[in-house]
Amino acid sequence: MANISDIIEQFILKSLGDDGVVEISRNDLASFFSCVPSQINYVPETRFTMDRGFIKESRRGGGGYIRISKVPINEDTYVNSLIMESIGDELTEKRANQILDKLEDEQILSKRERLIVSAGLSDVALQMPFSFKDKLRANIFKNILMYILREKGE
Amino acid sequence: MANISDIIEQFILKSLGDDGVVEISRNDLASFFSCVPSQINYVPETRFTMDRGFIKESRRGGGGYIRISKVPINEDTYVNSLIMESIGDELTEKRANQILDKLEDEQILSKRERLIVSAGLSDVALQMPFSFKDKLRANIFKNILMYILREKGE
DNA sequence: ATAAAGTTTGACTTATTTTGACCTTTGAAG
DNA sequence: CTTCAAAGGTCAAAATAAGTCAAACTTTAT
Repeated sequence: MANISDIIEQFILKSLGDDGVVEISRNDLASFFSCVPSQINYVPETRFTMDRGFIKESRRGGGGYIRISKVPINEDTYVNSLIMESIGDELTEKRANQILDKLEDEQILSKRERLIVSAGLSDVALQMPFSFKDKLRANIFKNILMYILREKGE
Repeated sequence: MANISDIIEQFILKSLGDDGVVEISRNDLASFFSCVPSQINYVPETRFTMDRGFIKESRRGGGGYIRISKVPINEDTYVNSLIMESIGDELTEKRANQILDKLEDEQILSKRERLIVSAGLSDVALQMPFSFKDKLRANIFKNILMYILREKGE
């Protein structure tokens, strides 16, 4: 413990606002902690991951930033367990649709929202080398669920 | 939001009249925001694009102006043209979001639906070899739009 | 003791905005 | 007509800011 990465992690955690969002400047943080800028990337990469309930967004150029948001993981245990465990690294189209059934059932997604997600995750949409499909589908699905979770918190 | 361009963008958006048209003077705006005149060109160029449903007209010389108007659209025709022409075979994340801006603005997608699509099309979701990303994104997006069109017809 | 895992560093890349020098169009005055 | 000032347009360089990736280093487990 007590390596720079952990310290930066703590710093970012403390900087999260009430809404669970923080915007940092890579260069500023780097000079504040006297480290190279790419160290700042390393921290979100390893600690503020999707599996831990974080969303990362960023922008380059003038006025650039790195934004990290924590999705409220306590609230919705079903969606949460989907992201954290059930979906895992791979997901077939069939299983995706089973999960979507349940999400619609539980009124977490409207009929139309479910249709949209289903269209986006379908084999037809994911035209690409076969073995990647299920991995990709899992990743896309989890990302969508993360954003839905974040939305709920607002 | 710490760059001038975003601020100018907001300013122009607020200046749009009920008819969706605004006429600005490049030099006046530039001096108002204490920036060089060509900065004023940059904003419409990058933000009031056709993908977001704006058209630009201008006139030089005495009494010159830059006019920005929001184009009224027909929903089905617009979505159709997205699928058939505008999106094409490749789509960057940035352009996808511009199109989504428009779809939300026109209430073709709700805020939440837009969020879902955006999450599904993001670079983060589409974790894969770089050159495929834009192709895949175009494909997924078009597939989603087709389902939306079809659902409307029912 | 050593292999694996995690961290630090820096060279190089890409994206976006800002600035300025130079160009073109337009309308009004002579 | 010709001229000229008032607008706006263009384009590329500079500035700003983040991303990538692999090599070097450190820590942790076996």
